[in-house]
Amino acid sequence: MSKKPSLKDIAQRLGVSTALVSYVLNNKKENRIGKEIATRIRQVASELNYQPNRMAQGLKTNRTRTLGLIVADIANPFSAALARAVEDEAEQQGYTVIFGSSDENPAKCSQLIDTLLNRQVDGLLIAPPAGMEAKLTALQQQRTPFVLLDRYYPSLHTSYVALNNYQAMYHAVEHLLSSGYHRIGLVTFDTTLFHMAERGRGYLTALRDHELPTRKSWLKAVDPCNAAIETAKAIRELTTGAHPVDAVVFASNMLTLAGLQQLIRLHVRVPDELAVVGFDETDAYGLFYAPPTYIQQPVSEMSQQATRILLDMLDAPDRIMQVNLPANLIVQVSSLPQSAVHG
Amino acid sequence: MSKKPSLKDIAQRLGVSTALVSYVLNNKKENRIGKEIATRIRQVASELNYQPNRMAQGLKTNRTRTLGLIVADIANPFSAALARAVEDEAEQQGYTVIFGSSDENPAKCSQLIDTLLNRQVDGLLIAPPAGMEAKLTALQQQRTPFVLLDRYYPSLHTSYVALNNYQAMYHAVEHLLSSGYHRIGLVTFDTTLFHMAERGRGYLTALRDHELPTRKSWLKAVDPCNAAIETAKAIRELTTGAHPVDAVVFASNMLTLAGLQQLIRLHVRVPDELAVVGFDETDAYGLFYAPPTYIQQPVSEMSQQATRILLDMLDAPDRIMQVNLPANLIVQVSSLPQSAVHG
DNA sequence: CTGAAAGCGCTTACAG
DNA sequence: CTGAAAGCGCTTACAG
Repeated sequence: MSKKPSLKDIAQRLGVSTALVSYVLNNKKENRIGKEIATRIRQVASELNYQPNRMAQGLKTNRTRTLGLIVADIANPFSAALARAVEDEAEQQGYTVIFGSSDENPAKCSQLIDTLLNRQVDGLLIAPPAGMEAKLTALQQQRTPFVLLDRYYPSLHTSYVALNNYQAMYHAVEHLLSSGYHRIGLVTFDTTLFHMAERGRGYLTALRDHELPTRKSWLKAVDPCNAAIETAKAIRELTTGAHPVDAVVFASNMLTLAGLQQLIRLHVRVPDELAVVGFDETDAYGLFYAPPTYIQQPVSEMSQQATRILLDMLDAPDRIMQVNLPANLIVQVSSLPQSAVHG
Repeated sequence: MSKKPSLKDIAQRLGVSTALVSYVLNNKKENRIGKEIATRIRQVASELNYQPNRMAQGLKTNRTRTLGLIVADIANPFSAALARAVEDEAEQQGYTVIFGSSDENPAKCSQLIDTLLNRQVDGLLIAPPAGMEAKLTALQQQRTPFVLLDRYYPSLHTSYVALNNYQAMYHAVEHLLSSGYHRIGLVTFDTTLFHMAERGRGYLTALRDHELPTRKSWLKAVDPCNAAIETAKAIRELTTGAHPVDAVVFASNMLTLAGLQQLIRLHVRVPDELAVVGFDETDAYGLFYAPPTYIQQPVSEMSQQATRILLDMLDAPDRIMQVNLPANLIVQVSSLPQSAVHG
C-alpha cells in the first residue's frame, strides 16, 4: 500500500498544528475555532482523502469501534442469520465486527474470547457453548462488556438477549393439542444448556397443565455430536414401538432437518400419520412436501437488541440487561387438525 | 476492563528496559541475550498473563494480522460456508477476520472495502458484485493485497480462486445428455458477472458440441432482485409452452431452491416428467422427495487456497495467482436415466 | 481562538 | 550482551 495521508500531512500543508486538525476533524471545540481555518482543514482532508488511522486512534482512546462475535458455527444458517443482523446494526453505529466459531467447544470459545480481546475489541457478543460459566464470570470481573446471545446461564447475572424458550415450546405443544394430537413426542439435544432445558420444560409443563400423561420414551435427547443418526433412530422409536406418538416437536433446526429426512425415508405421511412442529426458519422447509409448522425466532430483533445493549454497556459495563423475546408460531400444513386430515 | 499489563510493567518488575523484554518475547536476537534474564522475563510475562497490545504493535509494524472478508450476504449458506473456511484457515495462521456483506451492491462493497482498509486489515478476500472493476483496479494501484473469491473479472489481472464454472456446467449438461435428456433448459441470473456468463457458456457449448439445437426460450435469465417469483415463472414457461424441456439445470443454490419449490407447487414429478440438476450444496436438498443431482463446489478448498494466496501476497503484493478449481457432480435420483424412469 | 507537548504501548536502528 | 531513544499516528489536558 502507498503511504496514507496522516494528520501531520494536512497540518503541514496548512502550516497549522496537528492538534488543530484533530480538533476540527473530530468536531471538538467547534465554537472556539475559526470558521475559515476549519473549512480549509476539511477541504484539504477530503482532497487528500484523509482516513484516520484506527490503530493510532485506538491506542490513544482505548476504543477500536470493533465488536467481537462468537457463534456456534458461522456455517450454520441460524448462526449466519444472527451474524448478518449483528453486522447490519453494528455498521449503522459505525462499528465493524470480527467473528469466530466456537464449535460448541468451551475451550475453543475461551481461546476465541482471548484472541478477540487481544485484538482490542470494545465488547463481545457471545452465543456460548455449555461450560462457559467460569470464563464469563472472569470476564465480568475484569469489566469486559459482553452480552450473551441466544443462550445464557440462569446462574449468572449477565446481560443477554434470548428467546423465551419455555413459552415458545409451551405454545407449540398447546397448538398441537388444540389440533387434536395428544401423544406428542419431543426430539431435543442431550446438553446442559439452559435454553434447551427450557424447551424441554415447556413441553412437559404444557402436557401436565392439560392433564396429559408424559412418557420418558417420548422425550428423546439426542447426542449433538451424532445428531443426524440419533435423530433418525429417535424417529423410528417414536413412530413404532408400544406407544407410538401422533405428533413430534423438534427443538432445533438441525433436529428438524434430520427428523424430516428420516420421515421421508420411512415413508411416514405428514400430517396424516404424524404431525410435526419444527424449530427455526430454514430455506429447506420449502422443499418438504408438507410445509412444516415451525417456531420462528425473531433472529434479527435478537441480534439488533443484543448489539444495542452491548453498545450501551461500553459506557456502563455494569448496567446489565436481560431480554427474553417471544417466539412466533408459523402454522402450516404439517400440523393440520386431525379432523381435517382424517375426516 | 481492568488495566492490562504492558511491556513496561514487566520491565519495571525486573529492572530492565522494555526493549529487552520486547526482544525476548519476540524471540529476536535470541543468541545475544542472557539465558537467565530471558527465562525470568518469560516467567514474569506468563505470571502477569501478558498479552501484547495489538494496536500498538500494529501502529509500529503496520501489520494487524487481521484479514477483511467481503461476501455477498453472510446469511446465504454459500457465503457462510466460504466464511467458515476462511475463518479456519486464517486462525491457523494466527489471523482473525472482519467480515461484511455487499448485498451485491457495488457502492456498498466499495464502502465496505474502505471501512475495512480503514481498520488496517492486512489484506482482503472479496467475492465482488458486478461493477467493481474500477475500485479493484484502484486497490491494485495502491498495492493493497487482495484476492477475489468465487467471482472474478477476466479483464482484470488480479489474484483469484474460483470454480471452473464453464467446465462444471458443461459436465452437468453432458451428464443429462448421457442420461437420455435432450431438451435441456437453464435457469440463471440476469447479470454481467463473469462466473454466471461462464455457466451459460458451458451450457450452450455442451449442447452445440453434441449437435443439439439451442433455443432462446430454454435459457431463462432471472432478475436477481426478484429471483423467487421469476424463477417460478421461468419453470412454468419451460415445462409448458410449445417446446417443453425434459430437463432443467439451475445456475445457483437460490435458483435451485426456488425452482424445486415451484416444481412441488406445479406437481411436476421429478425425474419422471422433468430431470433436474442443481447448483451448490444445501441442507435443503435432503427434504426434496427426489434427492437432486447437483454441482458441488469445493467451498472449503476455495477459501483455503484464497486465504493462503492472500497471506503470501502480504509479502509480495505483485505476485498474482489465479486458480480455477474443478467442480464435483453429485449424481442422485433427480437425473436418473430416462430408461430407468420410464422403462 | 490556537498550539506545544506528553503519552498511548509497542518495535528497532543505533550506540555502547 | 544490553539499553536509551526515537517514532508509529493519533488525542487531549494544559498553557497561552
